Amino acid sequence: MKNIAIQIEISSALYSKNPDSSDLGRKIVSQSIVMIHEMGLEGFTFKKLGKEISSTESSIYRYFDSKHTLLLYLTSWYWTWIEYRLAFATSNVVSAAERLERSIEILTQPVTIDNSISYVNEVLLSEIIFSESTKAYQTKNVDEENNRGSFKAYKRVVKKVGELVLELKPQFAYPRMLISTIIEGAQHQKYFAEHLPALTDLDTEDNSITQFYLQLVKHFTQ
Amino acid sequence: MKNIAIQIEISSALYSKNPDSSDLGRKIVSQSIVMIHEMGLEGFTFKKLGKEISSTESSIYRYFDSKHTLLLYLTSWYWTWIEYRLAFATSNVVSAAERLERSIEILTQPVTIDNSISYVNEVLLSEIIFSESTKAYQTKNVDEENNRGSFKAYKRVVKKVGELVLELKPQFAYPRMLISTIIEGAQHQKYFAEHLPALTDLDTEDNSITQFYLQLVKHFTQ
DNA sequence: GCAAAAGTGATAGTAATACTATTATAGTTG
DNA sequence: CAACTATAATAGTATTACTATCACTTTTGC
Repeated sequence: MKNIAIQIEISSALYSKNPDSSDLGRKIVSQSIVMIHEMGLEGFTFKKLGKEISSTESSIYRYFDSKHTLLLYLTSWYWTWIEYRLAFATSNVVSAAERLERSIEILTQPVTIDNSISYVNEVLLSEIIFSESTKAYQTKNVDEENNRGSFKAYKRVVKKVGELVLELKPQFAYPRMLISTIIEGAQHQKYFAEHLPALTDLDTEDNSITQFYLQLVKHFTQ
Repeated sequence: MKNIAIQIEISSALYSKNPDSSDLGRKIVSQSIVMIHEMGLEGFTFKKLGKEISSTESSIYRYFDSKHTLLLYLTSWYWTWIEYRLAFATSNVVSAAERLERSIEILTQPVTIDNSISYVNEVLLSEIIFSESTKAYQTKNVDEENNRGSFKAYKRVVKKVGELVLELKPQFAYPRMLISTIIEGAQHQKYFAEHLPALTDLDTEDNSITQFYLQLVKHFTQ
């Protein structure tokens, strides 16, 4: 994907004041990614962030009314961006099987090169998503947040790739279950490979995860 | 599974004082399951638990040195218990394919009937595991806790069922990745069905999840 | 049968967190 | 230039996840 100026728009349900509309807002997003990546979501606080960007807790709260909302914003940003990458990677590809294959590759690999010209470091963001994103929806207020539309971007991605599966297997009963299993699975396997290798089958960081899920999807679509 | 007196033994790394050794200890375990199920791990505190069992925070801390250790204890209990169930469900079954099938069923379904004569309500515990267990290992101190042996029971389950896969497909490269994908996948899909149905393909609570993962495992072993 | 030890309860205290509230000030806009 | 907006500075609150101390009771070991 080249450096194309993409405008990622995030639903206003996910912020109090649009962080994309000011310098401080962009700094908050940008530096929070760096810090969450570094210290994990638990270790990260608005106080520490304020210090790092020479601002204050109270100023940050004007953009996001909680740490959790910020995480929802970041995940939403990620999935919206993935949507663009999927569209880009599959455009002009005639074979449905190949479009699906390319999509699975995108969904199962963390980003390694930051092509972005924006204030969002996509490499770090993708690593955050891989290791922290279940915390975005495994929470007391899922239902409320779901009603507010917080998970729309993720849902769109699952829906779209699920439709690709249906192109190949129109009668298949579980297209979205298949895709969300693959997405969540790839994220877990990567985490396991790093921390609990007995739960997976890789020592090193090769692309076995992607291979495995490509194989999986082929079993269901052939 | 009948009411067979099974003695579940948990590694002493997971408690300060063995909760199975006293009335208070058993009450802590028993009531914490009820309360975590009811209010979620976040809402649950030792203070509230103390009140409920007419004891105190400080007494509970003598058994578990943190809320997180208690969760590790409960997950370990669960997987040790699943180990017994797997052994029981597959004993005297000649066909490896059938043993695998029965194992997948056990791994993908929350328990619905509490046959236990002990102080652990297995229905509630299994629901806790399904909705909160990623929190047991997605934490800052995974590596440290892993070294202490906190995840051994889970690892044993993945290993054993992975070996069943290898019986059917000796050359298969990813047996443990397959099994942990199925376990984590089933837990997520159940959560999605309840809270984020757009990410899955079920409206009601049928056994589609198990069907899907049985199908998946067959694709890989046939 | 009694002293020592172990288990439990009661109470207090602490540092950190996730906020909320208030006010002052600087910069921008109509 | 007055009004408004954005930000910073500071203080304060309720809750959490513990730790520490001490008194009381029960168990046990001889």
